[in-house]
Amino acid sequence: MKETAVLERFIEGKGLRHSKPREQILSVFLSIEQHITIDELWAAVRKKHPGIGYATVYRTLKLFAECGLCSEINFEDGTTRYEHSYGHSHHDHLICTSCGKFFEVVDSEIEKLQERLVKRYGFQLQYHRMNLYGTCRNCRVGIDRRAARTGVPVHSGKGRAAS
Amino acid sequence: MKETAVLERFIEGKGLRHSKPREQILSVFLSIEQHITIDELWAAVRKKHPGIGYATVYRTLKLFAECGLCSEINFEDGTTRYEHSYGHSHHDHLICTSCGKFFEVVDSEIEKLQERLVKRYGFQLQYHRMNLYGTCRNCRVGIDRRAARTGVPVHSGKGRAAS
DNA sequence: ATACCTGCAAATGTTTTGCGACTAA
DNA sequence: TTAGTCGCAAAACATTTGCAGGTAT
Repeated sequence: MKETAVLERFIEGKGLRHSKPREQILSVFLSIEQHITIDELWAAVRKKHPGIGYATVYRTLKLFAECGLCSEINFEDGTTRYEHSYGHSHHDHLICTSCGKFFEVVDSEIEKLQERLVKRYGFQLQYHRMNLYGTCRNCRVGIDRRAARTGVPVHSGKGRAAS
Repeated sequence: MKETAVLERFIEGKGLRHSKPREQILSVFLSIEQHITIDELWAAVRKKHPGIGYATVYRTLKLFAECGLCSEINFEDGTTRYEHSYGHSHHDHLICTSCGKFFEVVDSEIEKLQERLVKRYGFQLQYHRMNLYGTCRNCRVGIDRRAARTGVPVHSGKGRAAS
């Protein structure tokens, strides 16, 4: 099913109403394959549809989340971001701390071990979030070049451990 | 080294000053072995030392973070919490979505697989956060009892996957 | 016509900062 | 005496809500 159909279905099922702002916001949201903040989405929406207010984007994202089109994630820098979730199965995140690039990753072995870990504590797993922070290859090349020029090594061999 | 010594050293090294509020806040913070919000810590501090202001607790926690005594974590519910980090090695979190209890866990195999996963993308890992959400045994017993009484099953067999 | 939806502005909640008084050194 | 620190209040941000007018059904 297409995302627009998912939204329509949800709206009809709940006795809500179709509206242009909702279609427009969905269309812009889908066109941006990134994890964005409400502000960023609002800015993007306004470029095409200047009349739309912040509150509408806010409420519409909540609506999308309800019908499974997007989901909210809190990152370590405190920002709340929204990502596409319809047709996207579970994944974790690889985030470059230098350029900010995101990768969506999955490792089925890790997933299995998480289940095992949790069982040892008598838990029943509902969901999890795993964010891995590091430097991507491109950024390291840049860093190494800079280091070569200045003679100052910029990255340690180990990196720091999360507490 | 004791935590108080870590703080003293840091303060001296930076040319800052010793103060009663800092000692008092540290002492209360250390006495609470939980992941707490600024508000919660402030409330706890005020019970013993009524004069201390919110801003002081706020600034002091940032100071503690700087000298490695605590670290900030953002959870999925949007709250920012502080945990002891001095003398605590890296760990992940197991969180009961029903009673809110926290467990600190580590699985060395998962840690290894994270390294492997990241390398496949050309990344160099710096740190990570992994939070596992589920229901603890105690809560499930409660839930099952309630279900037996009402005849309505409360938890599904699988739970939901994070997006 | 009804009830939902929208944009605006204001309320709420949280994190940060400016400032005069205070205090360690 | 000097400069960092404190508590208060206000500023800065981000998130959420009330409301009057607009719109889909």
